Amino acid sequence: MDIRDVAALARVSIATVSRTINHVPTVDPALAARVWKAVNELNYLPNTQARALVSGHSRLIGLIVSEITNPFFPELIQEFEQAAVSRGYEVLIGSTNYEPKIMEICARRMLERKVDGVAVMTFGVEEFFLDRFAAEGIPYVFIDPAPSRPMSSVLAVDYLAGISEGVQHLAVLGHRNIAFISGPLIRRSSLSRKEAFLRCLHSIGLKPNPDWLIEGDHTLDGGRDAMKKILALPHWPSAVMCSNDMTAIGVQHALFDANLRIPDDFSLIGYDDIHLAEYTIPPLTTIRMSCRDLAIQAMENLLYHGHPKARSAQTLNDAAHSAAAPSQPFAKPDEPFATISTRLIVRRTTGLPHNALQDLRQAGPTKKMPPPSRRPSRPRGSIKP
Amino acid sequence: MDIRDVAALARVSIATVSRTINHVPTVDPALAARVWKAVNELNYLPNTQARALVSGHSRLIGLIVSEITNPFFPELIQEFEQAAVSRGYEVLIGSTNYEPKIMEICARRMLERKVDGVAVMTFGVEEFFLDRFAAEGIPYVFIDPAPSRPMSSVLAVDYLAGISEGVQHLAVLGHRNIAFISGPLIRRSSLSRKEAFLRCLHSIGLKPNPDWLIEGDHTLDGGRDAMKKILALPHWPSAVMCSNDMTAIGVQHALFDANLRIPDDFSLIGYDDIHLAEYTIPPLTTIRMSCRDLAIQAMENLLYHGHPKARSAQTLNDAAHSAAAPSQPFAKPDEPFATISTRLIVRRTTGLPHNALQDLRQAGPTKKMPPPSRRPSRPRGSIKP
DNA sequence: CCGGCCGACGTAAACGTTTTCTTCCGTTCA
DNA sequence: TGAACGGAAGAAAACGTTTACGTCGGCCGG
Repeated sequence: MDIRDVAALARVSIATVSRTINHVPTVDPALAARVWKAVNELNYLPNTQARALVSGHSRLIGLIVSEITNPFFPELIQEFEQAAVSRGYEVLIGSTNYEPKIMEICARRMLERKVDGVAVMTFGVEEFFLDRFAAEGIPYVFIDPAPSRPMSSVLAVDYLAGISEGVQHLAVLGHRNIAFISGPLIRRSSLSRKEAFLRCLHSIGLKPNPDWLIEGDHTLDGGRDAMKKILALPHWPSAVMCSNDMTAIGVQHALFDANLRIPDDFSLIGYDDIHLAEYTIPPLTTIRMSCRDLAIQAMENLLYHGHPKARSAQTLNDAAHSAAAPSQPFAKPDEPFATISTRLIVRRTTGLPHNALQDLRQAGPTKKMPPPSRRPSRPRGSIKP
Repeated sequence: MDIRDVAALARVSIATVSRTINHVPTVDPALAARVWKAVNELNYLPNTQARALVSGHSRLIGLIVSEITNPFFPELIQEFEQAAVSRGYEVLIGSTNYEPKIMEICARRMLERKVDGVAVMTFGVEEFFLDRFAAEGIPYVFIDPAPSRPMSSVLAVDYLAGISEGVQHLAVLGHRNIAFISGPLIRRSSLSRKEAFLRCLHSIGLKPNPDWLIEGDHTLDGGRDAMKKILALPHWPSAVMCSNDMTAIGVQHALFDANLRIPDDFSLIGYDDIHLAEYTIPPLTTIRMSCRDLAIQAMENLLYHGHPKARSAQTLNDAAHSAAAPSQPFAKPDEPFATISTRLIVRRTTGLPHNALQDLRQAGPTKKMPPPSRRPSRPRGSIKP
């Protein structure tokens, strides 16, 4: 069943059918009605391959992530899928698992399928595989601030805002000794987060202790190892900020293993606000980067870059069945590249610093607490200030 | 740059180029060499849309999952992606979020893109949207044992094996009172797991206590609520099996909230062995269903169903660059639909039952323990049998 | 009242492949 | 030696659209 059947049933030419389903405004309403009737009667769906072949646009968007099993990415993928589908696009997902060879295969897959754009959310460095996209005139966006290249653009994440909120939150609670576990510093986004942290520290008059600036690798194990390093130091910070949530969860494990409590012994802040952060024990205070903003910005960026007038294109679905109406506001054409906002989500891993708690305990009316020890036992049941 | 450029450079017809890159064996080796040389020189990639249009095969496989942010699915997606790419296919992912309306949109997307097959991994009931696939002659597979339909097949998961291992593991430890938190019983896979549990119980001479058979919903919150119900009962089981890992993690939270220890107070077994199970506190004993088996079986099933001879098709990539060679063994054509195996992964959430521990404590040489209470305090630091 | 113009619809070409059919050449057998 | 056959390469049709172009009709202005 193809466009010819529809044309025959509606007693028009195939050109008119094509124009109708593409919402060309010059079609006579009476004819259009006949066409739509035929379309619905036959349950006609246009052949996307043929469309793509002749129009030159596949309406396919590539999304390359570094590790789909890292909980941050599924949430991004979900938003991305919605952003794409609501605009009549389909998403091709590639997961590189940090391996350059797989990255190359991903790039090849995207090229073969003639994607209309690629979003590279890989926090990675293997960017040279992407030169081919520029050569083919395929736009692509980075989240990592990479050197500018033809056809590419970079999503502006406002790392500072959220981290600043976090540092100030800790400062208000009384923390002066704050550690930071970064991601791999070879990645620019990791570096950006670390620099934002240092700048915040400076801006409130605190000096960073180099011992408390650990380089992690954005994995749970990396976070655990980093925290173990900190615990091996003679002097401890009272709070730890992490470059992502998986690192923070690793820190939670390290503290659990060391029989230390959160937030009584250490305050902890993550980054990303992955779904899971809400469900750790205790729930993780963290900085949220809006996946939705990120996905929408990436999509708009790609579409705008490629075809300035193609935005808000309607699909057959939208018109015929009024399904999947874009629920998110579109960025204005004139200023399409807003920054992606971040903000602090306060949960249960931040509290008063240890020494403040000591004071409270000693001042407490009911009972005298044991002297603070490096390895306090776990008398659960609330010392609430 | 298209096939004509290659043909011109290699001084052959486009038909010969086509035959060469498709590995038609009748091509003269000398000509083939010229063609491959031209292909590499020009960095030629065939246009997938054109290929699909004329051949009728999009080399696109749909994968519909219920919730991409549920950690089980990214792991499945990863395996699926690999299984597909290594066979020269691309994956189109749709996440329904349990909403029938989105399921319908997913189905429509897949139909529009003319997928060669659909894997429905949604554990869901909205199957009637899929009739259209049968009507279009598109094969699809279920993981949920659904009533057989034309063009559809069902993946045979050996639920019994893993659950049996789990129950026996508990029995050997001395557990006689085992609860089971199921998934929504409207889903057949949930029902299968529950029935497998009951059968195992019966086979080792244990009787199920109806109070300890709770229906959950496969979410963390559902697991927490279910465990709270159990804790509200006058008599407690000594071990809990869960229908999936998220439920088990919810149970961990409930027990943490109730100040109870795992595995000292309760043993716990999950199901799925999601990535995260390894990193919960303590690491979760669980039953692994091989995502890889599942993905490979689904792919083979779809390809076999559609085109018995199409299996192990070679792609341009494979031949020209010898990339992405399938590392997994292919199922034999004669018996393509093996069952998907499950097995127990023992970690740290299973141990001797409470009363056995009591005995051990009382018999212990060093010190006398306080009498067992319903809400033991948390003296961390090792009562090791 | 007639000519030109504009707008709507249909015809046909184009998109880049695969695949069928045809052609041509070489080989083999009568 | 010639005819039939087989195999390999080229010519051309086909896939289902979009879109440039042509055509026809109607309307408006001269």
